[in-house]
Amino acid sequence: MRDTSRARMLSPDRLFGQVAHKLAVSIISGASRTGELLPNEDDIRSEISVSRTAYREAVKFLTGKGLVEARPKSGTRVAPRDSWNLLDPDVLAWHFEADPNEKFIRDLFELRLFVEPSAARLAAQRRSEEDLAKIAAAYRGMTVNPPYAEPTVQADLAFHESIFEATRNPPLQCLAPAVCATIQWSLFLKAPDDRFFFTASLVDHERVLDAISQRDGDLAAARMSGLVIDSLNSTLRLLAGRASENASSARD
Amino acid sequence: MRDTSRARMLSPDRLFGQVAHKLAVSIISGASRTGELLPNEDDIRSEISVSRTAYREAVKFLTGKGLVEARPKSGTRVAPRDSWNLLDPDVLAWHFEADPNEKFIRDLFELRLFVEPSAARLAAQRRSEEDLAKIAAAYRGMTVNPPYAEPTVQADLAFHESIFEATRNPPLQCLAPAVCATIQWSLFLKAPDDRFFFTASLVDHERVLDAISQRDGDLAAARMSGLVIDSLNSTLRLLAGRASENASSARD
DNA sequence: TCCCGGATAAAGTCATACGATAGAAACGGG
DNA sequence: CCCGTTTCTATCGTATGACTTTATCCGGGA
Repeated sequence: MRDTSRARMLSPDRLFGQVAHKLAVSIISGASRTGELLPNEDDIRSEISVSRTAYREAVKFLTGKGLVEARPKSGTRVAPRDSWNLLDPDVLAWHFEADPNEKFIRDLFELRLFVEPSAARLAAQRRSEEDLAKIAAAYRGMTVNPPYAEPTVQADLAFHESIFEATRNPPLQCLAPAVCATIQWSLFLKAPDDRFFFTASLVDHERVLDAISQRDGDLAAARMSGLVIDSLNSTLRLLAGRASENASSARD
Repeated sequence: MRDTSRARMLSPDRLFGQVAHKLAVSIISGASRTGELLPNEDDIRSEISVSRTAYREAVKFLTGKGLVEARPKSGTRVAPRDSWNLLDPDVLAWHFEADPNEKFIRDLFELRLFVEPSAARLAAQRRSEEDLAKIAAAYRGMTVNPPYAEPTVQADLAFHESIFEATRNPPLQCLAPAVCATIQWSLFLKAPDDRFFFTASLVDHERVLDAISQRDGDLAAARMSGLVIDSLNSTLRLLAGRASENASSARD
């Protein structure tokens, strides 16, 4: 799993970025428990042979996202989970790289269910012609490419992102990465040959597009709600399948 | 305006934190436009007489929040606004320190209106006894202290935050800082002697508490919705008053 | 027993140096 | 005069060593 968020994430080519990534995955995956993280700066330095500068910049980067707390003398610790910025695009990406946690996916879907219908309503009310064109283009991108192919996924994400853009509400738009991450994760789970769900999903999307095109806010909200619920159900089914698979393979 | 978020923000005692704060306010207030930010590292260094280390760590901190982009050799630029993490607690705090922007407040209220009723519904369904006790204690804190006094404000924030906690949905909880910031801002605007709104707000809160206590999700959502709308209307009235004040004072 | 102060360890800050490269300016050919 | 190429400089990235600040811990004294 990679490149979960479409937003430009931290540059992987910078050294501090690599260090931050490594630390973040270790933290989020639970390999580093809430408590002492880095035995001390020097140990890390030697372990991954990186200068103190780069290491410290990585720590500052993670501090900004609430993942770690560095206090003099006591050490740099993994922050308690409830101070993490779970909606930060990077943190989301790291989550999906480190921790395919079902509860987390459920929670994100719940959030989607609260937010996306409202976003669709606003989009229907406020969209410009350019907004609509963008959404329509994204929908078209979903139809002309093969199911579950990369361009299709990108088009799907663009569809939802464009709707957030059309709300003209910047704080609300900040939730788009979370929605996109959820979608990408659920698409990643799906069997690539699950054409039934795909066509159903396509219809859902078309109906939303149609409502937004008509500037019918309530309709857009209702249809978006249906879309999310369908996606949730389908994803839960897949998760259940996975769980039973794991159970049976564990039983062997 | 200070200490907008109740979450422990970046330590102001660290030097890099001061630098980050200074830069952030300058960026968010619009003093630094989207484009070249720091004429170069050395100029800043001399202007505020701080070492390059501290300065760079501040930049990394802000990079993590999407405020700036430091590209390899061309310079460190202010990122376009739509890549800012507007829901980050620090970014919110900086906003309210730098930019009393009416549109932004409206947008945040809109977000509240979408999210808080749903959160209240979940809280009603999932709350433990401890959750309820916490919410009830916060409500009590609002009643026993004088209107608009600091303890009352803190109790108000605690009320809403406890509801988010009771949802048991960590990603959703990440929106609590945004809600708290909005509340704090609207309380800050209010005339301290506006007792009419205060008692009305108190009743709104009590009704929400009651619904959560009864574990009635729909009721809790509806009542929270009413609470937010009341608060919004009251705040808009204040903003309108301010605007006309400004207009009249500008006319003089 | 409790309080206070020094030892200590870890992060914080500073100064300096070198490397790499994007972007601009200078240059030369057409 | 225009445009491609080369050079050059500004700027960020990284590394290193020294020194400062701060909080914890521990031991001594009241």
